[in-house]
Amino acid sequence: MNISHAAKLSGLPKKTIRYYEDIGLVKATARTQAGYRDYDDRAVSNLTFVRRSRDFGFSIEECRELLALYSDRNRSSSDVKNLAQKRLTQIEDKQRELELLRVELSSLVTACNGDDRPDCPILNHLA
Amino acid sequence: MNISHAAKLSGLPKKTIRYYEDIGLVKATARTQAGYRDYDDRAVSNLTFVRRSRDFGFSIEECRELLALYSDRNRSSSDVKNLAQKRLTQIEDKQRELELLRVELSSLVTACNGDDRPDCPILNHLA
DNA sequence: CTTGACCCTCCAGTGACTGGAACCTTTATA
DNA sequence: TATAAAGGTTCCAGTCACTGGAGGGTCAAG
Repeated sequence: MNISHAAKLSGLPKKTIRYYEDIGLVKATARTQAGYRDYDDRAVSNLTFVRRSRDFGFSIEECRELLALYSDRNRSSSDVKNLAQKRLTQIEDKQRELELLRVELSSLVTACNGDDRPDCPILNHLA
Repeated sequence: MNISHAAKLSGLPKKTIRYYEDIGLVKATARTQAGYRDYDDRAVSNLTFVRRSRDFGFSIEECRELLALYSDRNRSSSDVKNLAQKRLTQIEDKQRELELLRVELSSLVTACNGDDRPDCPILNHLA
């Protein structure tokens, strides 16, 4: 299976797949005689795993750890749960931060007339 | 006023202030005989304005536009409002995205035993 | 046999800083 | 007055996670 096919199946851009190989996040595939990368189902499933993990917002380093756990038959689920819990806490922190921003910005937007005159509570607030 | 003082007053790191000058976001200050940057109140207030705008999540390019409007006596408040509304929409989009993620991840975290056995719904979901 | 669609590597750029080296100036102290 | 600490300067490199493009090789169809 060539890289385009693997890209389609995993949902990752070709460039990204090569990049992940470069940085050693996924291990290098076999090559055809012409030097083309050749993917099997296992490789594709690892790529898909990484894509999903990235979609959840795990960093590349965290994906590395998750992949290691994924392929470790003697893992403890607590290690996975810890990583996930850490990410969940990050998400919640970000949500709180965004909500504060949203409330403040939305009240400024509401207060601004948005006409052709220069008076502007938004600028006043930033100044 | 030297850069350390300006940094303290504006709430920006010194490095960042130099960087903003480098990219032309704020204009270069006067220099002392020794070549040290020399800030006045006006310069500090522009730096503070940029910091606040960045805190709201406006990009550097948006800060550039906001600064231009800030110092334009003939501005229309509608231009400012448009920028702020755009940013507000971004924030709301991000909030929705994070909420989807949170719900999914939190249900996975709850479902995972987090013990020393390998069974893990989180990994199953990523696979 | 040529065309177009693949594939490859390698280098550079993104955004918004941040760290560090190498060097100069000012200020406080012995 | 000598010196050391604490400031300032520039410039280059690194961060994160890709992404774009140049320049070149390979392969299947018409």
